[in-house]
Amino acid sequence: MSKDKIIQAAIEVFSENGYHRASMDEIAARAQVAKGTLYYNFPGKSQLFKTVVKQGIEDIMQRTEAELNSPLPMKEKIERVIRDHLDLFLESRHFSHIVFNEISNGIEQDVLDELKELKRKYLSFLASIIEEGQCEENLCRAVDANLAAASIVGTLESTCNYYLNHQDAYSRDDLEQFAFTMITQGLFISFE
Amino acid sequence: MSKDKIIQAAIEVFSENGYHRASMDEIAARAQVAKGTLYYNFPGKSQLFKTVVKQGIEDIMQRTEAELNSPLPMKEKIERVIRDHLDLFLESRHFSHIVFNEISNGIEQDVLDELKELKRKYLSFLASIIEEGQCEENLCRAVDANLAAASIVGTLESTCNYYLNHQDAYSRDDLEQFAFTMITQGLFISFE
Amino acid sequence: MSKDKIIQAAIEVFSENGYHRASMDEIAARAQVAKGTLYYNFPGKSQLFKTVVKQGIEDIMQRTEAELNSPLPMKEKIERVIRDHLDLFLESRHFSHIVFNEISNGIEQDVLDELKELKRKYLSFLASIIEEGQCEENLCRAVDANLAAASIVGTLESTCNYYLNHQDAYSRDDLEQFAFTMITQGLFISFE
Amino acid sequence: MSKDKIIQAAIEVFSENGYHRASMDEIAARAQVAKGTLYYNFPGKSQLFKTVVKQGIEDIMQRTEAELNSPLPMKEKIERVIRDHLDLFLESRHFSHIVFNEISNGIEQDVLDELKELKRKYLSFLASIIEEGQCEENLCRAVDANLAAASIVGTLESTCNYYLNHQDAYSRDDLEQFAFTMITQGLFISFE
DNA sequence: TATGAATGAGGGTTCATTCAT
DNA sequence: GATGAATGAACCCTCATTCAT
Repeated sequence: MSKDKIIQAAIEVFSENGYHRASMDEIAARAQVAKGTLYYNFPGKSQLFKTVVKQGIEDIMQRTEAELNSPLPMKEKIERVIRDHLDLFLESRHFSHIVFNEISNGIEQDVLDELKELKRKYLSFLASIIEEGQCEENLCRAVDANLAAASIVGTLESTCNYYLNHQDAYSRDDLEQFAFTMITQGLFISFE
Repeated sequence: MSKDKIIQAAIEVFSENGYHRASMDEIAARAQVAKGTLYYNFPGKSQLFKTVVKQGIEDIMQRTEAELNSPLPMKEKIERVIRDHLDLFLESRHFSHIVFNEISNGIEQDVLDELKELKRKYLSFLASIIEEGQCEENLCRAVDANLAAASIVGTLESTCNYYLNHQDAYSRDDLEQFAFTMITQGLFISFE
Repeated sequence: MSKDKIIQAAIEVFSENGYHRASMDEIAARAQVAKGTLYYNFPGKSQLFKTVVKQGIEDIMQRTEAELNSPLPMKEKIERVIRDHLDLFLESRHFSHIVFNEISNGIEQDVLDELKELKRKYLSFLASIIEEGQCEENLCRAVDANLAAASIVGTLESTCNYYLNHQDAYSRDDLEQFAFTMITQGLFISFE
Repeated sequence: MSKDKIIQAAIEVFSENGYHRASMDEIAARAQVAKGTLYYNFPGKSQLFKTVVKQGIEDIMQRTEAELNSPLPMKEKIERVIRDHLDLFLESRHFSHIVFNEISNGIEQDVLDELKELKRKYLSFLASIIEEGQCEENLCRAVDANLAAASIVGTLESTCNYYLNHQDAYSRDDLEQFAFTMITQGLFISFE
């Protein structure tokens, strides 16, 4: 079906180029459909973008949720969340970018609002995991869970980015261990 | 002088829109000069962008360096580095974004290389502070200092971003304390 | 169809203005299509130019070739070649100019190379007629046929040009006779 | 003096690029004067162009005239005229182009008229030499002398052009001999 | 359901020219 | 006499969108 081909192509093209630099022409070409077909299936570029982002966020949420339903100790759960995100970020270099950072000037306000809402929902989802760790097991520090979620995503994104530019210096495993340490224990050795 | 007006305008426009969405027309209008004046002073858009980024990075490096020359305990130094970065990031909403995350497709390769070099130099600068904390005072954990620098910047950027979208829920001071805690102690209460 | 309209308009505009002075805007206006349509049909200005030149050269080659297939004495054939070229040059004032003399600085090298190749092919075609006259009938002097071809084209072009600026002083027939005499017998009455 | 430096630079730049493609910036740079100085010395681009063309034409006329005052047989005089022109055309590749063929759309009408007048004067000068050969020595055929002049210039220009693109195949001497033969005797061996 | 030719607003860039110094 | 910063019109080109088929 055309719609699916288009979405797949759109994920690729948006991920590689970012919103503004991605062109409907290239999406159509990559999806092997005519340009008109894009507009037959989606009202416009920004709506297509929204669909892509939505799908991406739902994917990672589902992926992560599946892991969390298994009866694991909290510490391990968070390890997995980090691993899942590294997978996603490394796999589709710019996707996290788009989702979390795309400068949005030039997208219609209503689409923009929906995107913000999606992002909010996603951070809430992460925050709820953290809250679980705060309540249930007294594992996590009593910081604001939403800020913590944002901070984790930021850390993961920027370290992935650094890693991708210096793949000779680190292994994927180094990255994962570093991220886990940094996120859970912070920079300081002790702190009274 | 035109050149300064242009740089100021460029900082604004690039910060608000990102590279690709920023237009030379708007920069000229904001700087209250004719479009041709941009090209009299800079060879083109990408070079103007480079100048802006360079200046931004040099600014924050200088600002931070000044603080670090004072004889403060390491812990306080890092507190100040965080505060300086929050200042910068909050002040110019998307500047950090541009510097650290701008999707670069479509910028000439040579300019791109210079930008990467600038970024690398900046992260090295931050890393050197961390290394100092590792060696001199045995304060910092023995993680890779460059990755740690990247991770700090990522944390600050994404929490700032979150804060700017939820200013009703937090004070600037909340943000600062959160960032310091998260960066230095991490998410977990204890970890033996 | 748009493509044909564009080519016709391009012939006119390039002929009247030369490559650098011709503007895509004017071609679009003359073709009564939107500017974007030019770029839908051709990759850019230089490619459009190439198409125009190619078509022009192929036209004159075909036109001439048709004449030469008829079983005429060589002398008459050359008369016809001259007449055909005068037709072309007088009809589309600057076309020959463009083809044979366009200063090419600023056209992409690959297009330029194709144009040179076209020109070379055309001169070879003329040269082959001359060679026929040298061999078969011992009519033509044993000069280098390619130079001779170039020289004929130059003579025709510059006399046409002169004629067009002094139409009151000569008839088309005067021009034709003059060209034939000059090309075939030269300036001197006798030469021992 | 600035004026002279400018004219020399202008000759170079116009010769290399043609009128429309030549830029005042480059002329100024080549003359090592500021851009404003061009406008201090000349009213504008087209006037500067006119000056250059004028000087070029006067140069070649003087150069040729000097040769013709010596008491040579007519045949030799014409040989020299050809040689002088080849020198000029080969030396300054596009100068003849500019003078004899520059498509002039976009130059102010009054300058254009002056240029045409210059060209006319020059062709008359050549024509007068031919006329001398017709009358005095009964050497030249009784063709229209102005057309003959135009035709000679056209031949020389286009053969020079061909030669410059195929320098491996011919020597300068080949070119000179060819031009002399073609111009004076034409293509045909005999013609009764 | 799908197409692709056509559009036109807007983007980056060039350059002859002006003018205060 | 000479400068060079500043201008703005005009250039080539891109691309999201429309619409007849």
